[in-house]
Amino acid sequence: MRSATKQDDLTTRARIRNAALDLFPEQGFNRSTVRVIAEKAGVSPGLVLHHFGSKEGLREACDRYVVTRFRELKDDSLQGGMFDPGFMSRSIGESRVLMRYLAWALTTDSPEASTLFDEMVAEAVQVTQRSIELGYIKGSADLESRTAIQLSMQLGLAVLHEHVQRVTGIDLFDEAGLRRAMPILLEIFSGTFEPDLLQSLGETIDRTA
Amino acid sequence: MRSATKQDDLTTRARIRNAALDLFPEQGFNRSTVRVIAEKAGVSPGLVLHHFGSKEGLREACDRYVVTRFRELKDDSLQGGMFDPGFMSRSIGESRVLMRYLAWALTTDSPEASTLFDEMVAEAVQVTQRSIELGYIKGSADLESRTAIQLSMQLGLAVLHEHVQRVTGIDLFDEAGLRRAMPILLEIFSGTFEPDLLQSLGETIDRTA
DNA sequence: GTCTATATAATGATAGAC
DNA sequence: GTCTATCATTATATAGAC
Repeated sequence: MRSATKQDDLTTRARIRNAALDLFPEQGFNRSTVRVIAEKAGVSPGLVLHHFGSKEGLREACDRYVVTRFRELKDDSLQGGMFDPGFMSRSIGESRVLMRYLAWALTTDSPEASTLFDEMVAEAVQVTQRSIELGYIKGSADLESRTAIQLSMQLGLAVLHEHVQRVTGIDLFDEAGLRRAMPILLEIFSGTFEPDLLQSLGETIDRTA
Repeated sequence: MRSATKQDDLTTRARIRNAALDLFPEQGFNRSTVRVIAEKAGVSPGLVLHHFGSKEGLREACDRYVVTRFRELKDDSLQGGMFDPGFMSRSIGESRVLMRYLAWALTTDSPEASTLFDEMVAEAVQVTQRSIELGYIKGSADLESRTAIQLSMQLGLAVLHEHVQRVTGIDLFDEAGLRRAMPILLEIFSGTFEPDLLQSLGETIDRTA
């Protein structure tokens, strides 16, 4: 488990990347100008381009870094990988920056982020399959889609975390916030519909179909 | 029910706004230059600024329009408003543009969109409260948060709709796609956890807390 | 209301010294 | 590796004619 590294110990290249990792999700790509990134990293604008070739190159480096780091975290995981309950809190343990960046990258055209998304879905399907066999999770007529949608919902929650925090006070990228959210998520995925509603909704869908 | 209006019947101002409504979510704010918007609307760049003062003014006009339109759709609704099952399909009936724009706006700093989000949560809480009394929905220790999170998950799904479509083939902003998604969402919100897992997860949370 | 032409500002990127 | 100075491009916004 790598602990929070001091900025002073990092190479200049890493400091620049970390500055971008912070700024892109916070300000968006265009408002995070090379000058602003350079200032945050404590270097000159020219050096940013020197290290990454172009601003787009910097962005790709950030994408690759975050995606790679997520894969490493998955491999470190003793349990089921990205889908096991402790994964999110561990990645938050390293840094909320990682999760926030991924959430942001998923809302932009990022091939790296999209590939990671696909991997997460594929892995989640496997884990779910196994869990079904073990009698932990209910089966489905369309397990692939259900899993993909369920995972998208969780990641979507991360994408909208600012709104969630504003309304509920829960900071999903924070360990304390995640602890508050856990039982609520558990409640939701345990089912919030009573049998009566299920029947009438099922009929509505049949009528509409 | 207002049906799809022909572009030719609209005022120039409305045509410009519609062009932006399309472009902002598709290309992002910065790549949607005034020139591109003007071209799509079939007018000169100067006229865009003449009508909306600035590009930022155009963006605010779009936000206001979408948010207002959503409120109108809610008022038209005979049932529980934005949270009733038919609402989404009806708003898609008018135009997928509306939903796509809202999803995008929620990922940018939009006061209008944030306010709408808050309203949707407040309304959902009310509807859920009523549904609990009617025995349709299960109660909660923290109903506000649970409802906010559940709504965020649904909206988050809209935000990540491109990924959902890539992986499952389901286009959530399309009537046919929504019909495919409905039973899956029903399945999810009915609960996908078996009692065995619930117990062990509950213990895990207790241990972590 | 609508267009064309232009001013102005900011940004990504380059060149060259150290 | 790092900085300063500068270029070239592009975008928003304005001015004024029609």
